[in-house]
Amino acid sequence: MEYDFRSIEQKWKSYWKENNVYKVTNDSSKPKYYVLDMFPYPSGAGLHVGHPLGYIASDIFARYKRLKGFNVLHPMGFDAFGLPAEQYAIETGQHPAKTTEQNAERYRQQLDNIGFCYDWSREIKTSDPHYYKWTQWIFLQLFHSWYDKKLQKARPIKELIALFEKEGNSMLPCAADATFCFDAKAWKSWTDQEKREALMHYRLAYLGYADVWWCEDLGTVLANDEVVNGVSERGGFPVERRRMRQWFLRITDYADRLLEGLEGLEWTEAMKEMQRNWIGKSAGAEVRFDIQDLYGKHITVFTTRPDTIFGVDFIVLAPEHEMVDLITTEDQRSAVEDYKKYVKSRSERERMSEVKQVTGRFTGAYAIHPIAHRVIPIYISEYVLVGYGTGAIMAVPSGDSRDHAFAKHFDIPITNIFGNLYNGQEAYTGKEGKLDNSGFLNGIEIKKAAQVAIRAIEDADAGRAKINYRLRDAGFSRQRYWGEPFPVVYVNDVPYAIDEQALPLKEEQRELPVKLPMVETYKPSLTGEGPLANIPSWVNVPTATGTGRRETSTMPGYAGSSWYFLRYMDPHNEKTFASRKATDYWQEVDLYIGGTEHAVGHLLYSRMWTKVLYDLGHIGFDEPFKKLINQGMIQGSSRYVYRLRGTNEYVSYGLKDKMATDELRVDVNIVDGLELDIEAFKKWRPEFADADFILEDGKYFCGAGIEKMSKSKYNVVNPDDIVAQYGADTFRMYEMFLGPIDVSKPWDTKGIEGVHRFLKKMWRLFFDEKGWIVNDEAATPEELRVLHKTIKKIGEDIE
RNA sequence: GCCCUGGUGGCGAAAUUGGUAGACGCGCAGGACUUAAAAUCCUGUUGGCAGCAAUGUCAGUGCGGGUUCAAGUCCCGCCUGGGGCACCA
Repeated sequence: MEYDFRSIEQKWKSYWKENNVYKVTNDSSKPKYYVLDMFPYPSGAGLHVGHPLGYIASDIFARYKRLKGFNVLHPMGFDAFGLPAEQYAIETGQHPAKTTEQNAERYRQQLDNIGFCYDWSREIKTSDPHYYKWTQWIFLQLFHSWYDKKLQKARPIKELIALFEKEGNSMLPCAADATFCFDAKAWKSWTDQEKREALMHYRLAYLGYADVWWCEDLGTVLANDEVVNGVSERGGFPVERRRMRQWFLRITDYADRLLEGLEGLEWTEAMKEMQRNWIGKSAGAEVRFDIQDLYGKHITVFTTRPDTIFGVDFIVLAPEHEMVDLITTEDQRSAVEDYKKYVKSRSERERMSEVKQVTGRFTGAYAIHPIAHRVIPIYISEYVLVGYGTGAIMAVPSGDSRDHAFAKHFDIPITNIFGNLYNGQEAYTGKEGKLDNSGFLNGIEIKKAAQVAIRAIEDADAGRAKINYRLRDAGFSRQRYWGEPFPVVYVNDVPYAIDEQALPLKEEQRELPVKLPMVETYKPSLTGEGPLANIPSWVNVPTATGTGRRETSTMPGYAGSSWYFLRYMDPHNEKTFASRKATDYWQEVDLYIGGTEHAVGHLLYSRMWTKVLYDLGHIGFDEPFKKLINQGMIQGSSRYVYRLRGTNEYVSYGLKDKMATDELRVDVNIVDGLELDIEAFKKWRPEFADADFILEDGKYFCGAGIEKMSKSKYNVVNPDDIVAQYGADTFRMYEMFLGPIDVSKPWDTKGIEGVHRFLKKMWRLFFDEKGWIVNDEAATPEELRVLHKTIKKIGEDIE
């Protein structure tokens, strides 16, 4: 009897389906285990052999845990909102909902074909109104919350209002603007609108302003990576920075907890490090420098090296810094204006590619050193960034290489505070040794001097210790169609959440979800708003006091994926995003498998949302993913043919170096190993139909190279083909066999034969030519010993 | 530049807390079965030296040192592949 994997696999797949074998209940006396894959974005191209790698690993683990007596939650769904579907819609006019549906269906078939044990009764799609209803609901929770820095947790905005009524914001300084202060009396005197504006500075989801790339010709807002060399990637039109009102999530408030939370997680060090870098915590000090001849005006800088305070020889501001216009002297004004224009004309890319070049201008103004009381010049330069720290630095040329280069370029005298350690040629950036020429810091170890310096700065009332983060608040608005609409209505330009009683709305209008309407065109509106702005009947909402206007942007791709792991726990609940009972039972994801590309996007936002929901008492855990494994990429192995230049004649790999040839990629599916199937090649594309060949030993050999698997490189291997030829078990086993789960490796169909043979041998243990050969004879002790050793080994390996 | 990772046969790779390096597979070589081929099965496969042979022996996990009875594994310094961040003050 042959190993007939087709009928075996077919039999069990049908059995699983008919009997709902993998349906999981939330009521079980067994211990729980939650194994999750990063859900895919269902693109039109379908799955290739690289996608299932992580799914196979998680599937094996889920099955293993189930056999070990755990109640295992192992669901799958689709991250269905997103730009590609919208772009496809613009090109073809097909509604994204329809193409997304079709693609998801195709994915589902391909996944089933590989024999995964997902509980499909829990399937979710982020574009489903039953799902995004709760994405919108979570947005409302964010909108109605603020972050209490003292308690280090999110609290309802009502409690903040109560505090404001009692004591103003004196104890709760505003994160965005420290000068924004008011007392209880002022608060009470304000109009509702003024109060709402003040609260906007505290909400976890808030409306702010951001510079975005605006392209007049395309009539749309572009993402950073859609702008190349100062023009739009598509069409090459000019772009400009435009200030737009956008929603943000106040993720910066969670910076410390996001950082500390990493400690307890079983993630790879690389992954944790990426998040740490992204959060970018650095400890140092803010120091105030008074400006000469401008009484009461000062510049605040941030430094991580307060110990080098005596080495400050000048101040540098970002060209966009708000003080620049004020302090620039008349004879420097035109030079400064020219420089600002020059900086504005340069794209991010240009700035990055010319890192070594020193540029800048003297403002003509001077600052007074708060400790040494020296007078030092103030410059502007693009190497200081507005977005980081205070947008101003104290330059210490003897201790910082960029400051050093700047000082040399502008002939600014350099104060040496490191004695022999500084050689006059290159800044001393080390931290070994003692300070010199530094007043009361003289002779103190560099490493210990920071504390002393900060105390002195505080005593002089010139600044304070300060922790700075690189992390920015997360932009949460997209001027697009295919995403979750915001549950927000503006009345006289004041934003209200639709569940607020202050918004005079009919009760039925308050209900979630705010459904995404059908549109005629997916193109953005002329004003730079999203396509939704083109639908007056949807945008305009009657209220008791006049006409309200809906928010016309939609939420970004990461909105739906920031909490989907919770919905799987209770996917059909219409009353809440997931019952407390369900989330208490399943808790956090025990094992999460997915690619590294989400290191700082999805994984950081999910962590924040989880913490917010935890703070507000909706769930009982504050980290979403306990253990994370990153599967590597399976690369494609491309095949090349070599065409004699200017002809339709193809020369085999071993002979190509003797002639002038052009390299062409050829579909890997018509190449066996390296040998080209010439007949299939001729049929592949019409232009090859009458191709001629120069052969080696009667065969045509292709060249090979490893690159990313992609349709355009003709190196895509479809799992369906492999399953059809060898069976799902062989395919699954081979993917696991290719190498360690977490590194990238090329797909090579050759080796699959070995795995297939192994399975055949395995089959032979139980069947011979006549059929089933297993009998009821008792096993010998020796046989039992081998069996149990094997079971033990398999268990340990899987863990 | 900074941070994180890895470097083991011809190839993909194993090797638990420091304890027989190279499991398993690919490829290759030889053999069995066959008129022949495919499929299947068996044997060999890190290198040097010795031996007709079974085998013995020395060397060997990127390079150079070190700790240890014992190092692929731990420590120090270099070389190098991959990934991430990057005028971040």
